Amino acid sequence: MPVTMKHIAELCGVSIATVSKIVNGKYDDVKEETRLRVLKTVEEEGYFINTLARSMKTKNTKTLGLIIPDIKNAYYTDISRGAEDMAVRKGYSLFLCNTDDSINKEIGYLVKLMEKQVDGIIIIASMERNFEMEELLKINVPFAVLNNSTNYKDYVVRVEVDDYKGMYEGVEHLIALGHRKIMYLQGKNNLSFGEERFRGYKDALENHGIPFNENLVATSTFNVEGAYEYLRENGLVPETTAIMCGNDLMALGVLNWTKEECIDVPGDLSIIGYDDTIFSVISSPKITTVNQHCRLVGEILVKELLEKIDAEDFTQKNIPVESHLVVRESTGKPMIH
Amino acid sequence: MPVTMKHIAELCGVSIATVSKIVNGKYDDVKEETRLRVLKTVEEEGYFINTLARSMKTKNTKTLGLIIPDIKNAYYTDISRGAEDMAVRKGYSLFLCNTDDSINKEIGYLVKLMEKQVDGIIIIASMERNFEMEELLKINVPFAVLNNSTNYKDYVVRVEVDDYKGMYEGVEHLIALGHRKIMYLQGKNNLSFGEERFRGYKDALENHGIPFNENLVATSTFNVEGAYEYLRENGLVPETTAIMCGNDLMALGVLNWTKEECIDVPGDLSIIGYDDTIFSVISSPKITTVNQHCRLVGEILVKELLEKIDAEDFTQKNIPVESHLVVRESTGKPMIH
DNA sequence: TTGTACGCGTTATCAA
DNA sequence: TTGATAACGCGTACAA
Repeated sequence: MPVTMKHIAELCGVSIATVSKIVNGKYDDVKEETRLRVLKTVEEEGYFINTLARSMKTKNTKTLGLIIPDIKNAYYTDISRGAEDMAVRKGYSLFLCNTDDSINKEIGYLVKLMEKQVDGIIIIASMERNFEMEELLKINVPFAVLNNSTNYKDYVVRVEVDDYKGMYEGVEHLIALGHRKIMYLQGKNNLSFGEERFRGYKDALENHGIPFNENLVATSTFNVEGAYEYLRENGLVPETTAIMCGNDLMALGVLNWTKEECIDVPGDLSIIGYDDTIFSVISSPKITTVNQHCRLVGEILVKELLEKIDAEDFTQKNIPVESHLVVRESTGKPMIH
Repeated sequence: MPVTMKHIAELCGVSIATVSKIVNGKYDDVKEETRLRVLKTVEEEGYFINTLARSMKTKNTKTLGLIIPDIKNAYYTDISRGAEDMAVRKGYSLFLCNTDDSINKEIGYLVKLMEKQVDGIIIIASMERNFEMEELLKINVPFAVLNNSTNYKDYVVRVEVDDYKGMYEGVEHLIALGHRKIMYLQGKNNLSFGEERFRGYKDALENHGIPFNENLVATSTFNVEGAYEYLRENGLVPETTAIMCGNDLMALGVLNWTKEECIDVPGDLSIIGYDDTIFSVISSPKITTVNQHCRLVGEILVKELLEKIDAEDFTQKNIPVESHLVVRESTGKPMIH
């Protein structure tokens, strides 16, 4: 026989209602003696409340879903950690969902989470999109999103990492050091932050009187090999003295390439990464990078989502989060040979 | 009004029972026409099954809990990814729980998971232990553990990463290259794998006629700074030509120190890491390391746990997983100056 | 101060 | 081929 409230009630010779009150801390009208007796049996029998049954009544599950492309990606690892932290702190549990940037998996998870009656969802949309499928699916719980404004328009919370500013500051830093030919090696991506960064790059240049040169913009995948292979195959545009990368891994790829080519960093080439992950600090030289406060972003996503849920306020809220440049060793004045 | 089976049933003019059969694919005895009609309204109304209610009846939730120290640690990131992958593949969802190696948090999660009626739990025990508390808590669902045999004796599945062999192979590799004075810089740890690795280190030496020297064993924390600081403060025992590290981050810390000290790797010093994380391959030189197949471990933990659950077979099963050495650039023959 | 009784949404059994 | 109904374990008015 399972250990239920009924079971406890029978053992103690009280009613289920009394047990319920006690285990839920609503014992203002329960005699101290019976309370202790019940608590003792609860302990002895190893009773755990059944939140499924509770949720049937209360209509909430104290559970959230977190949908990300891949926990292995350091950027999402950070967000997840922040999200999970905030969730427990607020008494919630978190379902982990890795989409691998597949829209099918994403939708599969969405359905599953709704079937599980989660109280809310945090979605970092996958890169692959399919508007028809999105149209079809109606998410019936509040959800929070990150940046990618084009998808999931019915969010209640959107955290906007300032990609424009992050990029702008990085390029400005390089210009201040004296760089003029600054390459932008971006990651392959069809989400809105790509455009924002591109704008930041362009504006920073133009606001400092440097004409934009499209030959200096290149694209590879968001990893070490991608950046490395790109440079191996294409090299640098002559006289380039600095590179802004799409993330820290790409910066590492560039760094590996410079080592093979005996290019001094930052003497011959300055490199800036993006994300301020552990990679930027364990490399040699340490990489100047843009910190996006991922962990904080995860915390904010959950915190704000829960506030919306609690308040039953489903109007939309946009929350900006500043990025900032962390200057380390991979950037310096260009040395003209 | 919520979209429930009852709601659908009323719209279609059929009974709840019929709807239930249809949405659960048990329509062998349902007329095709009514089936299509019901399915259509399900679609139109955006009905999702309520798994809470279902679980009340079926006594399972198709949900697992994953308890790890910290998802930020690359080792656990890998395990988590593998675990989540296998979980979805088998139709299960996963709760993510970070303990930060705190026994209190661990127990808090355990309670929460049981309250959520998970079908099983995967526990990577935190380093901090408290046997009294463990005694008190009776986990009422099957669970799987990793190595640390001293805790949670009632597991149904235990995956045993072969720490002994991993270490043994690493040291043997160094000996084969000609090293005699091999330092072991271990990570601070009170779990059993520490002992196993230590045994592997010792045995490898002694089986090759090299006497064990306790001065060559040191301890720091499991990160870059720990290893770096240790060497900065204590330096190497004279004539040491190789170091086995507790993990890749520590190996990186050693590498950083050698750069400052102008010690050539692997010419003056060979370094071996542990875990075969991305760090070992992005450094320069790339680090020889022991691969523990973490992702696979995560998959196995879930797969085997689910098999036990399905079979309602709660006898214990121990599953060995081999480690193997990955030779890269940080190890070579010692050069005697 | 304690207990009764209903409902939450589903599954499963058995009858119609 | 379909439907009525009793669980599942809990929360909450309301009654005692």
